[in-house]
Amino acid sequence: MIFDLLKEDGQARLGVIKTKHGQVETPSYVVVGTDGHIRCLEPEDVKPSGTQIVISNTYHLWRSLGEEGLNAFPGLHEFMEWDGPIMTDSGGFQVFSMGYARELGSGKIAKAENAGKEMKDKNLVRVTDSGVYFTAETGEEIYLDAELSLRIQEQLGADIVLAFDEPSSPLHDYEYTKKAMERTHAWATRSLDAKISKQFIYGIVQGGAFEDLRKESAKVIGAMPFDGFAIGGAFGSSFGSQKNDTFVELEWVNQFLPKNKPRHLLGIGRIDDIFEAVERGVDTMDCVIPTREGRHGSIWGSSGRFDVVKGKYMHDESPLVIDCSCPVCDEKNITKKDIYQFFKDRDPRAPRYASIHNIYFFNHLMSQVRDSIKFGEFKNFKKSYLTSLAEKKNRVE
RNA sequence: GCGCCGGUCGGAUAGCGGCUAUUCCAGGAGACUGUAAAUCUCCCGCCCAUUGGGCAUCGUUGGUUCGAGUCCAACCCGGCGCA
Repeated sequence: MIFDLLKEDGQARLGVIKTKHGQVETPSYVVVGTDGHIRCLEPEDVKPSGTQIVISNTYHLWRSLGEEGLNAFPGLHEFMEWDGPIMTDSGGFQVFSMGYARELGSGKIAKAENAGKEMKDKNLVRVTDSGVYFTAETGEEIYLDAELSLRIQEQLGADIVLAFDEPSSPLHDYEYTKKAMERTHAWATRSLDAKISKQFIYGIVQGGAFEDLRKESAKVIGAMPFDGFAIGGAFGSSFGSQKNDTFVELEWVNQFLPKNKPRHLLGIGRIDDIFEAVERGVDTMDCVIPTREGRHGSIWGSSGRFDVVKGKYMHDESPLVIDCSCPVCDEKNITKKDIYQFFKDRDPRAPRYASIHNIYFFNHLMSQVRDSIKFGEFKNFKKSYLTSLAEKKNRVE
């Protein structure tokens, strides 16, 4: 079995995912390394950042390596110089991010201001029942489907692979969301049939913000012989529902997923999200927030985030976050002033250090979450952490 | 003293007769959730305002012109050269 469930605290779960490349203590944050590396980090930065597991992307590696590159590919572990657990996304998210997300200018989490928004950019994706046509940078149309995604993922050699899926947008109506879900279900079966490796494979639950669809999807996917399950967006809908509904959706879904298998929440991961997801039985979650926002100059801490590139930090000689034990704050003694200057100088240490700090922060938060579950204190820990977060925020403003 | 350059929003720049004075940096406010993002959006002379409007402004003062940052003159600064 891939998963040991060690303890439950309410719905929150403490566990271990066991792979050929080591164990992942859960709940855990999965760090995103799309192109086979975590952006702006050196291989030696990964372990000190507290990372247990990384997720890379089939679509991006497929495009950058090409057929020949894939045939000669040494495997992600060697490629990344990372011998810990790795998972690969199937390319399903690009069906959304290069498709309706671009066209509608909307993320996967519904926001009121996006309701009724006009077309913003070109949709580069054409979805059919059999698979998906992407318009690549070169202008050529390229085809990806469940079987090819799986074959590529086998060549990439991650420990955990994902079935190819079609995430729908919060702006989609019931009919389209149902259609996308049904395709996802069909592609899940095809993915299982196509797999010949011994990699673990997760099926993906869709269904948007619609309760019956989410439940149906969880039942259908949950009954398939996957090693674990992932929950994909859209979260919320354009019809007045908001981010909080993300978590209702998790409740609808998780009750139908097998208890003895891991559950991954795809692409969600701010502080409050972590608590809400873990509370509802999520074991792992990945998110670009620590790396992307780090690169963009935002630093995360237990009082939320701040933009270290603002002029007020120009002469600030305090650490990024007080009492932080990350390699940047604690070992290198990097101050706000230093990072500010690195960003202004376009010194590569700026995004690198900011990313390391942020990754460490989220990984460390997860370890605190695990400790709280271990002692049956999850709810108290959640409450005190979020209360203190809100207070610190207010004090700053 | 003579000659030659040059003075444009915090800094650097573009503009060389035509109406909204450009761009970059710095500064300010936001955004970012399975990465087509080390990116993107807005503001950055002053005053009101809800869209929008009013008033300034290219060293100074005059002049030429329907119209001047742009042309002319004088002056003031700065640099270089010659005395």
